[in-house]
Parts: sequence; C-alpha cells; structure tokens
Amino acid sequence: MARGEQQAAEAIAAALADLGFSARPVDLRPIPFEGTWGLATSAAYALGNEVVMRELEERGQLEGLSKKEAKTLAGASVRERVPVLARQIAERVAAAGNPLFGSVEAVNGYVNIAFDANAIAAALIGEVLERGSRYGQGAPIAESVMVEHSQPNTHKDFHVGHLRNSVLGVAIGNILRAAGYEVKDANYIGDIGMHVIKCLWCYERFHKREEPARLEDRGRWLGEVYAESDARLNFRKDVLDFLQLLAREDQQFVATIDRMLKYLWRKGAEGEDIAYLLGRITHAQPIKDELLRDDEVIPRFWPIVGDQLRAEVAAPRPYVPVEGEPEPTMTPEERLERWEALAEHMDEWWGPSRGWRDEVRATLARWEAQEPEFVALWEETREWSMVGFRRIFEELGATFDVWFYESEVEEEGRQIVRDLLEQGIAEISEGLPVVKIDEKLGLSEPTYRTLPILRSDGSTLYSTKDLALTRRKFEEFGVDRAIWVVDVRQSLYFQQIFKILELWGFEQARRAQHLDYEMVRLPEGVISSRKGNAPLYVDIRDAVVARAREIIEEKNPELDATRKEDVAWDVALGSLKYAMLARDTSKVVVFDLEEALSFDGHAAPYIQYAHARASRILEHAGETDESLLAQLEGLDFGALQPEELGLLQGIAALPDEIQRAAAEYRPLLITSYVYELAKRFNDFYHACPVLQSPEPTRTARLALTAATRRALANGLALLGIDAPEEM
RNA sequence: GCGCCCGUAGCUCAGCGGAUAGAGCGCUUGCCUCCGGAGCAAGAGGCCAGAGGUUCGAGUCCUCUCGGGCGUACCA
Repeated sequence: MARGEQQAAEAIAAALADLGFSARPVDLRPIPFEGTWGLATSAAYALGNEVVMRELEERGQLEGLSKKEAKTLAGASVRERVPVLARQIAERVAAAGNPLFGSVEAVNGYVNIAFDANAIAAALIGEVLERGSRYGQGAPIAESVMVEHSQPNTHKDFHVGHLRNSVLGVAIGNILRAAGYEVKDANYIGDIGMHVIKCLWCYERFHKREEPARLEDRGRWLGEVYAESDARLNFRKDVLDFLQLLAREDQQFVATIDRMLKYLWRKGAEGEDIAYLLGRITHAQPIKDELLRDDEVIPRFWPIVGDQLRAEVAAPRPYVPVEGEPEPTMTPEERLERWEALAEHMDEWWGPSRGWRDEVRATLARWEAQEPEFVALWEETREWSMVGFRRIFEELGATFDVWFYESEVEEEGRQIVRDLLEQGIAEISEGLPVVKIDEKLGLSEPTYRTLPILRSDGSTLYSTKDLALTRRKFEEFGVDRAIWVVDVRQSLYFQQIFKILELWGFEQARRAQHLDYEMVRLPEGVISSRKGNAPLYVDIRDAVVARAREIIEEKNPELDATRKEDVAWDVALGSLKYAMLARDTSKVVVFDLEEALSFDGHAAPYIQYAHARASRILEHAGETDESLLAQLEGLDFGALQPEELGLLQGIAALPDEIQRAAAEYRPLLITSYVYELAKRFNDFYHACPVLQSPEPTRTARLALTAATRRALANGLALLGIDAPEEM
C-alpha cells in the first residue's frame, strides 16, 4: 500500500515537472467515494490560481489593484483553468502507464488515481496476513515515552471517572507503542495525602475493627469511611451554608425567621446566638461558625427549620421574582431533602464536630512523625485498597512497567522545595512556601499565578510530590518524553509544576506534557463522592456483564457455558471501554447506565460481531491466515465489486490511522476506524457471497475476509478490546 | 477579572483546508428456506451558535460577540 502511494506521488510529480512546474509537495488522500480504492490530489486548484495570477502579473493587469480586486479579477479564469490543468496532469500520469493504476481521471478539478485492485490486493493482503498482530505498526522510533495514567487514590473508591482515565491511558500507551515509540506505562498511586489522613482519622475514631471479614470487601468499605469522614468534617460548614442559602433564596423562610427564632428564644436558648442568627439571615450574610457560642442552639433550631420547609412543600406559593435578587437554585422539595440529610446527623455531630478538624491535624502529625503504630495502620489499610485496584487493572487489561507511590516521593519533594527556597525561586508567603510564578517570569497578567509547594506545617502537598516525580521520570528512567493522563481540571496545575521546574533549571520539564481530557458526568449532573452519587466501576461492570449474559443467552444459547462467560466479559468490557474512547478527549462524557447496557448500533459489539462473522466464514471454508497466505500467488477477484474496493481501502488505511492517532493522542480515531471497517465488511458480505462464489473469486474473497478480520482485531487491540471468534 | 474547553439533525456524537456535511439512538416502512437478524435496505430530519476576516476553496484557520462548562494560594 505504501508502495501504491509512493508511486502515485512520483507519477504526479513527474507529470508536474513535465508541465513545467517547479517541484512542490503534493497532497494525496483517498478518493472519498464509496467503492473506490485509490488516491486523489487537488494540486490543480493551487496550480490554477498560481498560473492565472502569474499571467495577470506578466500582463501588468494587477498594477494598482488591491489584493481583493486582484482576486475578483482572477476568480473566473481560475475556475476555468483548474479542470484543464487537472486533465493535463491526468493525461500525463496515465501516459506513464503504471501497471498499478487501474484508471486515472480528472474529475471536478481533482486528479483521481484508482488502483488496479487485483494488481495490489495480493500485496496488501499478503502484508496483513504475514505481519499478523503487527500489521499496522510503524517502524521503531528511537524515542522513549512514559505514559502515566490511572492514579487512583487508596482509601477511596474507583469510580466511573477513573475508568475513563485508565481506559484512555491504556489506549494511548498502546497506540504510541504501535506507532513505533518505546513506551513505559506508569501508575501513580495516591497512597498518602489529606484524604488518607481523614479516612484513617474516621476509621480509628468511629469504625476501628468494624472492617468486613473478607479482604476483597475492605477496599470499598474503606471508601465509605472516607466519604463519611468528609461528611463529618464538612458538617458544620454544610449546615451554615444551607442556612445562608435559605436566607438568600427562600423568601418565605426569611419572612418567618423572626417568629421562628423568638419561639426558640422562649424555649430558653441563648439570646446572643439568636440575635446573631437573626441578623445574618435577614441580611442574607454568611454565618460564621466561630461566632456561635452555644452548640445547643443550632440543633434546637433545626427542627423548626424543618417544619417551615415542610410547610412550604405542603402549601407551595408561587415564586415572585425580585429585582436584583438571584433566582433560586433549589426547589422546595430539594431544600427539604437537603434539610433531612443534615438532620440525620444533627444531634450526634453538631456539638462534637467542633473539635474534629483539630483531631485530623493531630492525625496528620502522627504521619509526619512516622509514628510506627500509625504507619502500620496505613500500610494495612492501603493494601485493602490495592487488592481491589489490582483486580480492576487486570480486568481492564492495564499493565504497568512502573508503579509510583505518592508516599515514596515526599522526602525528595521536600528537598526540592528547600532548594527552590534557597535559590530564591520559592518564598515564604502567608506562612508557607510558594512560587509566585508570574512574578518570576515578569508577567503582568495573571497567567501561571502562585502555587503553594508545601503546607505551613511542613507536610507535603500534591505539588511537592509532583516536583520530585517529574524529575525522577527523566533522571531515573531516562525517558525522552513524559505524559500525564489527568483530567482537564488540573491543566493550570501542571503548567505551574512544569514552569517551576524550568525556573529551577530542569530543562527536561519542557518534555513533560499534561494530556488532559474532559470529565465524566452523569445525566443528573456532576459526579460527587460527597453526594455519594459516583457509580463505582465494580457495580457498573457487574451490571454490564449481567446484561451481556442475558443477550448471549437470547442470541446464541448453544454456545458452551465457559465460552458464554468469556464472551460476556469481552462484550461487556469492550462496550464500556469503547464508550469511553469513542468521544474526543475534549468532550464531556455523560455516563448513562441505560446507554451502557445497550449494545446496539455504534458500539463495540457491532465491531466484535463483524469479527466473529469473518471468523465463522473462514471456519466454514476451513481456511486460516497461514493457508490463505500460501494461496496469494495470482490472487484474482475478477471484476471487483465496489464493496470489495471499499474494504481494501479500509484495510490499507490502518497504518496511517495509527500514526495520526499517536501524533494527536486520540484513540477516538481508532474507534472511528474500526467502526468504519466493520461497516464496510458488513456491506461486503451482504453484497458479495464468499463461500458460494466460484474460484478464483472465492479464494480472493476469503483472503480479503482474513485480512479484514486481522485489521479489526488489531484495531480493537489498540483500544484494549478483545475480539471473540464467536459470540 | 484572567485563562482553558465546548456549541454540527429531536437526542448523543463524527467530520486531515477540498468533491453532495455523515453515523448511532429515537421515529416511519421493508428484509431471516439464502456464509449468524448483536444485522441489512429505504424514508423523514441541518441558515454547522452569530458577525467579520484569511484562502482558488472554511463546519474546519484567525479576530470579535453570544450561550454553556471548568480552573484560578496550604484538596488531589
């Protein structure tokens, strides 16, 4: 195929030289029509313009004309000249008589070179079958690339957001490898950080030794403990924020607040706090926790608020917009729901929660002091999470050459911070080391802003660790390029990290690159572990695999049981991965379980099905890639059908698609490719009988079927999707 | 404020500066005695958010406007 392209390019270049044009790059692309196999160039358009302008120039007709006027003058003659030039080029290419070219035509100003498919199909199919799983791969490139992805946090759950990351990271690694790069896949486990401290605080304080008996259940349970810690620690703020929200947007609430608080006051609550609440709420101002004196007041006030909200739901009044007031963000029902959620813990949490943040700080100090008992607890619980992660990575087909852990780079990070401070790149501001990047770069507009690189108590931040990690990737592993697959919200952050390292004189930071992608959302909105609405990977996987089993039972009940189970996994995981990849990285993925459970249409099973059909045809014929490879001599399709030509063109396109997907970091291109190829195969086997055809067509079509199957399997493999031979 | 991203069919999305802007879902109508109907064929459905510009040629590149999302000092 590469040969066909090269010969077309040479033939056009020769034709242009013959016509007296200087050497120039010529665009070549597939002829974009169904049932064609060949290449087209639009060279005549550029030449037409060039020629006409030159002629006008020589005749002095452009003098005194503006560019616009010159263009208008030239327009008509350009339009006339283009088809003429195209015809001249086509005639010369045809005259050269290349046996690979079936026809050379000038159409609409394009020069279309159609291949003599019979002449090169054998070469193409031979290349595909011979290279097998390596078909499509590029020549080795002497550049090593580290692709960091997956980065789950221990002590937290692995949800659908992490799924996009892992699937994307795996695919990008595969694609770069296939393109010829030397790729190292790296994971970076978030095994330390504030979330771990919070989780362990909550565990020790409220749930010690309540963990499930089975080791494999503990990771998830730990995630729940983390979520609880967050809810506990934010409780006071959540309550006060909610009151402020009511004050801002619930007119009825504000109207009755005076009466509500007087009632409370009569019940004997402290007057000072009540006066404070009244003032803040009637003026819709934030309520400051530290100004509340009596921890009894809010819990006593809460039921009264609930009564009011219930009354508002029971007897809704129309919302009256007020000039200058913001629209309400919550309906009365939502407000009541929110109130109920907070009420659940009010009595138990409100008072004690005052001291919780200090307790967490003390827990962090135990980590910082590397207190043996605490470190042992950390190690044990960390492993609970890791057990689950390893299983998930195995299921996803994610393998790693390098495992980084945040806990390993803390010290090294501190070292870099010290150095940055000594060199005056970092400074102490508001009590903590930061780098004022814009200032250092002399930028007046806020661009890179300021990044804290260590907490004021000396404990490490994410940034502390990433400074060290970046250096390690280049120095310890000697990679030429390092890519971080991390969602788009961290874009500024990574620019800051890399810029700081550059300021520090670490030149290789220029070869560090954040590969960002958009978020996964739910139909009902943003995924939030605080709202507890993050669908967990394991749950989604179970649901999708169960659905796949049902469909197999329905479509192919004769399959033996273990095959059924394998296929259910291939289809379910394939479908899930495909959905994550078949959307550009710049687009938000809306994850809808209902959609994920449908295997119709533009989805992995469509492509897997085409692969299975191809496999079945070959099985019926008793042919394999090897046996067909031996029969390629004198391969003869007879009169080629449009569907066959389209399929050949599709198979031939894989190597270029891989190169482009690698250059642009876009697995989407591969998802589009395999879908398109599956579609073409579908067209082919509906239009062209294979097994019933007379020889030599039969063998030719079998060979084409085998090559298609290979290209489909290789394309899917790049996406981390398995292609079953039956389903 | 500043920065990044998105805006294409009812919905979800493709679309390498090039030929008649395409898929899937949903809707309407056909197709299993025929290599497997997880499929195929046909139909309806578009001022490519808007305005300028660059170009022989713009959904695609540039500028601006509008609408939406995200980020913006001790979370990761």
